[in-house]
Amino acid sequence: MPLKKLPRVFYLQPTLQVARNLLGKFLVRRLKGRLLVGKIVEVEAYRGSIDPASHAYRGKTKRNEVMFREGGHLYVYFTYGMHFCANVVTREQGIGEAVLLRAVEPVKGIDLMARNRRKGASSKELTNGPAKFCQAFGIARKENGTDLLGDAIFIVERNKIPRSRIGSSERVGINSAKEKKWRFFVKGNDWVSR
DNA sequence: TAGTTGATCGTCT
DNA sequence: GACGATCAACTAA
Repeated sequence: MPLKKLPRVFYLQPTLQVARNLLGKFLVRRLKGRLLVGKIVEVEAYRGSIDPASHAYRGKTKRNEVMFREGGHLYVYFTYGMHFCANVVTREQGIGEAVLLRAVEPVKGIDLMARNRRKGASSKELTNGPAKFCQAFGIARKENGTDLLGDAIFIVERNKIPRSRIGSSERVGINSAKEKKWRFFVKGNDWVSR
């Protein structure tokens, strides 16, 4: 299996393109000397200044500072008092856009994911939601700001998912900007949420 | 199976 | 002081 890290320029593309192109890629997490690998099957795009639903809509704050970094960083935020969600920052420095990773299909290190989630290894509940997958991959506040070109967390090249197999819909849990169909997922994949 | 609710806290107003 | 880019457990039917 080739393990070619996505180059910086991948993340500098327009956000909607990065979102679609991330589908099918492998997310790799080095944890406790082990390797966790998941295939990205569901994402949502958040586009800073033109997107009322985005954390970055009202400009840069202490919380969303990472979203304004150069593409290829990881923005992890805490919500609802108990959950973490991970975003891939896109575009060049100074632009607050990102792609939320919503679901992955476990590929490697499934036993460790199951232990992190305290679920059976065959459970679909392992990684089929943004907070679930973060827990499975051991991603929390410490991982906020991680450079995806480093060794702790990165994404490797895979064949592109054909456009015909990509579905799109409204984003989940959003009230404003509902008309924007910026959620993308692999059609028919069991690990896609909802 | 659909609908409701509790947990729980950082961030912004 | 209010409110989430949520989830899971619970209820009713």
